[in-house]
Amino acid sequence: MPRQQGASPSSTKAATLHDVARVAGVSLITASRALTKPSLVSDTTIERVQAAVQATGYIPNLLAGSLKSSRSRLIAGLVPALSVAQFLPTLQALTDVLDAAGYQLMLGQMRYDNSRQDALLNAMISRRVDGIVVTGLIGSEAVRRQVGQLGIPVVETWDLPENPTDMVVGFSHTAVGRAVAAYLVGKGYGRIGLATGDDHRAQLRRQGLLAGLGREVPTATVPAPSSLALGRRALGELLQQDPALRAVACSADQLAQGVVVEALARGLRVPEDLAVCGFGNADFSAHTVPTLTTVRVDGAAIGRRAGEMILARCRGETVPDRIVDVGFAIAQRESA
Amino acid sequence: MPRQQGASPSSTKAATLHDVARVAGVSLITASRALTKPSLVSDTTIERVQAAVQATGYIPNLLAGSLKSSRSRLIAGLVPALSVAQFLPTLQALTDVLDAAGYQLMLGQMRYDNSRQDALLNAMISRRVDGIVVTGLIGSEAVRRQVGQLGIPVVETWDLPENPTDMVVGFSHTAVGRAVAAYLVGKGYGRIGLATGDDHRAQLRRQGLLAGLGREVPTATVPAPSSLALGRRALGELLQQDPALRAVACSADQLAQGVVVEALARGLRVPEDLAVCGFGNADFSAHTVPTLTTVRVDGAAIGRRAGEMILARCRGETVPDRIVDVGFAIAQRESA
DNA sequence: AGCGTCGATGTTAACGTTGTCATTTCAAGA
DNA sequence: TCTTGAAATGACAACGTTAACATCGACGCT
Repeated sequence: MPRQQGASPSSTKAATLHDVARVAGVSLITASRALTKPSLVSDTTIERVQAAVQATGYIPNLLAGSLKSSRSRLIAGLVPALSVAQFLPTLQALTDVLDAAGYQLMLGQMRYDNSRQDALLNAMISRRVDGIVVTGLIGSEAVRRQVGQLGIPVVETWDLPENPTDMVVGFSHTAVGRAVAAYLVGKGYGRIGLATGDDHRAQLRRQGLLAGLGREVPTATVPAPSSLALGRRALGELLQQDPALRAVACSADQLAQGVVVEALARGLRVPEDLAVCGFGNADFSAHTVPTLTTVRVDGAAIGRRAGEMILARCRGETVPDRIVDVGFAIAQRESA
Repeated sequence: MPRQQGASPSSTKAATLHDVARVAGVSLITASRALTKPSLVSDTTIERVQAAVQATGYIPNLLAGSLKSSRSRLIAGLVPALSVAQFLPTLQALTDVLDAAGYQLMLGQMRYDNSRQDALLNAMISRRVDGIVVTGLIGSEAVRRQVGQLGIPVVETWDLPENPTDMVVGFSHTAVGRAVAAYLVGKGYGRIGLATGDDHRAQLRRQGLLAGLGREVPTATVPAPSSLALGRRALGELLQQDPALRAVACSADQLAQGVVVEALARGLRVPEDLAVCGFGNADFSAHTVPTLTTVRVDGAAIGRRAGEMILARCRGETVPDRIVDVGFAIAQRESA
């Protein structure tokens, strides 16, 4: 099939709604309504228009429609990186909710970089997204003002700030840190270490952990994204700081898995010699040997709620609960 | 900050290029050019326009621009699911290449479902994407015709069909299967089993493996997406089929990791009692105990090449090599 | 001096759709 | 019969931008 390359889009121009209307023998606007607001048009006309669509091979131009109606049916979704498995259930649920309402998610990567976040948000706003869902918070005050002026609904997620830009669905990371501290102390582990990522939310959990313990702890900080390899390295660093370490709290299950692997490789038993607690309840965490004790967060619920809130605002409704706390729970398994 | 909810987009309407031009004291088109084609405008005018942009808080409307210029600077990227780690390096590289050229990637999930793929492609085409990159192949003949008629460049990836829709960057999955067969046979493993996903490309690798071995093998087929848990289950099934199994080929490193975990849990040594070979060279594969022998594919190269080819065609150039084979290599480690 | 050329700017007309208001038709109620 | 209203359709004008062509000096060249 020697397909034509380059600019020339083949002989005839693409069909527009004009062509459909002409073929169907109705006016332009009636053709438009038959396709987008069928309740306003008689059944026979709808059939004629749909036949004309088939005949002409018409593909609607959403650029034109969005421009005129100033509704793009496009929602911006911003994540630090696609490779952060943490946020996948959220994205999945968000996509599902939006999809069911005929909206499309436009994904962007911020790369833990505030200037990137700004540029990305500007690009999204330039495309006139109807709403924005961002994991974490919007850093730039300028962007906050912009979305406020343009009336674009925003949901910040996976955090629980006191002053959200607009709406927020998440949970308290410092509370997670305190809960992990309480759990490990309750289990009787005295010497606790921390293997943590360097992102903002992981640091909040760290603060919570320290507050809960009431003291500093040996800490290995690794760059994003968390991985098994970084977990192994982190345990090495921690054992150098305190060879008698009895437990390690981790900012991600990937790190926890690495810590376990490294511990076993060094001949330490888990949890008898070293207890390990993760965060996020990754898909593998219940199936490793030993299974991983971790913090369970309902990422899908975050995505679902965020999508519903955005959609409600797109319909012009007022959202009563603009701050939603989905909470968390410690999933007790074998490793701690 | 009691932010205004609902429809009302605050008092004044958003600034348009008209406003910018008026404030800058130039004509509309000069303002447009100052922002998009600075080489055509004098430096002093550019400064005046940029000052006016600041003063008015202007945010360009890409819907309008794209409509008129019929170039959206939007590329569709279709993956089976976001959760398939396999394709992340490809997406990452693709995003980077497009980003550098001022293009944006619009991601869509097909969910291993051909009707979904159709609907998604139609939605993308309706938004007038300038190009399409899809992992796997375009199934629908109707969509193939559409993109052909509209002159939208398409790159199919991660496969190497004889008749691509337009362009293709990938490798031969049957060749992978044969290579794995040769490798395992060369190592002297007699009784070989297969733990595989049910997607099309995994089945191609299966065929290659069988062709290479010249016989059927015990097979455990698991549903997508592959995971550690499914790998554990698969090994259980395989050992039921052949308790004396000596090696397992897997269609993903996640499965291989699960097979290893299950084997160790059953007291089998890897690779002495059971050899395991994965596919994809995931980030963790070089760091597990034992390290995973797997098939390395340069996913980033696929994304890079795909992006470059799309961009070239967007610039109106003709791409000489429309079929690119990036090949693969077996990464020999401890598990096989 | 006259010519073409180039750089800088402007005028006009779209791109393809939908919001708004107007018109027609027909059935039901007074 | 006339009014009223709803259902169905249409005419027109946008939405905000850029392509295409036009204009107008200034400059260098023959």
